[in-house]
This record gives sequence, structure tokens and C-alpha cells, in this order.
Amino acid sequence: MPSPSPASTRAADGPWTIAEVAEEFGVTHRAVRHYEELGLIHPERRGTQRVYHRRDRTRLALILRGRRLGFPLDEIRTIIDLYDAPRGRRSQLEYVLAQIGERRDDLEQKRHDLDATLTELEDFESRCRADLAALG
Amino acid sequence: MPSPSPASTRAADGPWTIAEVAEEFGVTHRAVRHYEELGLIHPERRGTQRVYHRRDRTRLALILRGRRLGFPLDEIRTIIDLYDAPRGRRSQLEYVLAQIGERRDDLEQKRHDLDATLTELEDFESRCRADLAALG
DNA sequence: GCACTGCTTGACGTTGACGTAAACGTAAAG
DNA sequence: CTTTACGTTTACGTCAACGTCAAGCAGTGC
Repeated sequence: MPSPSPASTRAADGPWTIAEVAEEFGVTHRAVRHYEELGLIHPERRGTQRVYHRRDRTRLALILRGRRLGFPLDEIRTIIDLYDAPRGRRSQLEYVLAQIGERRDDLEQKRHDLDATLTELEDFESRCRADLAALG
Repeated sequence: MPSPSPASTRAADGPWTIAEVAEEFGVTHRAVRHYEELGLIHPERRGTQRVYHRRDRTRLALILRGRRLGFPLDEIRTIIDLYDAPRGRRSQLEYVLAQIGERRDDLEQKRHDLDATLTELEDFESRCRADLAALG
């Protein structure tokens, strides 16, 4: 019977070491530490060592996605911090909503650029395929 | 009668100076020259001065769009050079088509990331608006 | 006890994308 | 003919995002 062995060698759901998360996300441990230096993640400390939980992995995924979209790291920080910002008072909620608006405008600009680029590229591809077909 | 005055003070369609294109595209002349140093644009020279034509402006627009999407400049160069690459021989056409494929994969990955980010952000916005409504 | 392996903290190096300052040419305006 | 407004090259500076040592701590294996 499979007992919930707590000292399993491979941590599938438990906390992770820096090497494990770095490996899993395809970045170096140096990059992970850099994100921490800039305040994008806050892993637990057990003595001197960093311990990563599911929450840190979620943030890391958001960081890397933001990076793929070309956002600078400090902007990424403000975005993901937004999700944890206090929203108890009306003024706080209104601030968060304003920030969301700005971010959305930016993202929609990017989608505009992206769609235009893809359309042009696909047009060009069609022309190339036509040329290729014309060559016999 | 409006004659085709060639010495018009504002060039609406003629060639442009570096200051004009920089102004128009919202970048510095230093940036424009930087793009030239990296081989992304090749303005004409009239003596020592740079003269920009419609072709250069088209390229500049592509450069800035690529930059907004987070592409590095040398990658942007290979992309826009692709549009001018020779496609006479079959092998050349096949190379161009392969390059197009890579670029398209990259762009579609970005669209994936972009759509996911926008969806999450809009979900979050809805929740915030609900919270705000609940506050009276 | 000691080597080995993995993690930690500095601290300096690198690359990309420009910024900035110096020093000089040039052409129209006064 | 000098001033003013742009334009040019050359060269070093800067900032972000890490890379790359160097040197030390900490549990583990024998």
C-alpha cells in the first residue's frame, strides 16, 4: 500500500530546492536569485537555504511569461504584485483597477503589433509558396 | 495655381532628414544611427548627410514594432532582411520558407502568452469590479 | 574525521541598446 | 563673414539582465 512517504527522494509536490526549480523552468540558479534580488519572488529560508513552494513557482511562471513578452523585470514585479495588493478599501481597489487598465492597454497594443506582424508574415509565406509552385 | 514647388519647407512625401524621421517615430537620432550601425537600415548619403526615403521609414516602422514585441535588434534585422532576400532559386525559396516557419512559431508562442495574460488580467478586473460593487 | 556535493554570498564581467559629450563640417540667415 | 542650426564621427558611459568566478558553509557517506 502506498503510504504518504514524507521523505521521498523526488519531490513532486513538496517544497523544491533552487536547483530543482531552475532545472524545471529552464533557467539558471543565478537568474532565479536575480529575480529574488529584484523582489519578484520571496522564497522561504530554512536556515541559510532557500526553499521554494508552489507560490514561488507560480510567480516564476508569470515572470518568464512576462519576459517572453518583452516586459522589463521591474514592470513584471509591479504586475504580479498587483495580484497580491490590498483591496480592502475603496481607494485601494480604485488604484488597482487603474493599474489594470494601464496594463491592459499595453497588452492590447502588443496584440495589435503581434497580429499585424503575423498577418504580414503569412501573406509573405503565401507568396513564397506560390513562387515555389510556379517553379514546377 | 499650386505649382509643384520642389523647395517646400515641409516634406510630406519627399526625402527626410534624420531629425524628421526621429521626430516622427518618437526616437532619438542616436537610436536611428544605432539601427544603421547594426545594419537594419541603409539611408542614402548626399555627401556626408543621411537622406531617408520611404523605404527607410517602412523599415523603421518594422524595427520599432519588433522592439515593442521584445525582439532583439539583430533578430529584427534577419526578419526584415528576409523580405528582401533573393528568392530566384528553389533552394533560396526553401530557406526563406524555413525561416518564416521559425518566426511564425515564435510569434504564435507570444500570442499564446499574450492571450493568457490578458485573460487572467480581465478575470482579475472582473473580481475587482465585483468587490467594488459590493462596497456599495 | 574528512572528502564530496550542493547551496550561499559577494563581487566583478559581459552583452544589448542606446545616452552623452567632444570636436568638427556646412549651409542658410542676419 | 560670423552666428545659428543641424549634421557628422569617435569614444566613452550607463542600465538592465544576467554570467562567471571565488571562497565559504552544511549536511551526507564512509
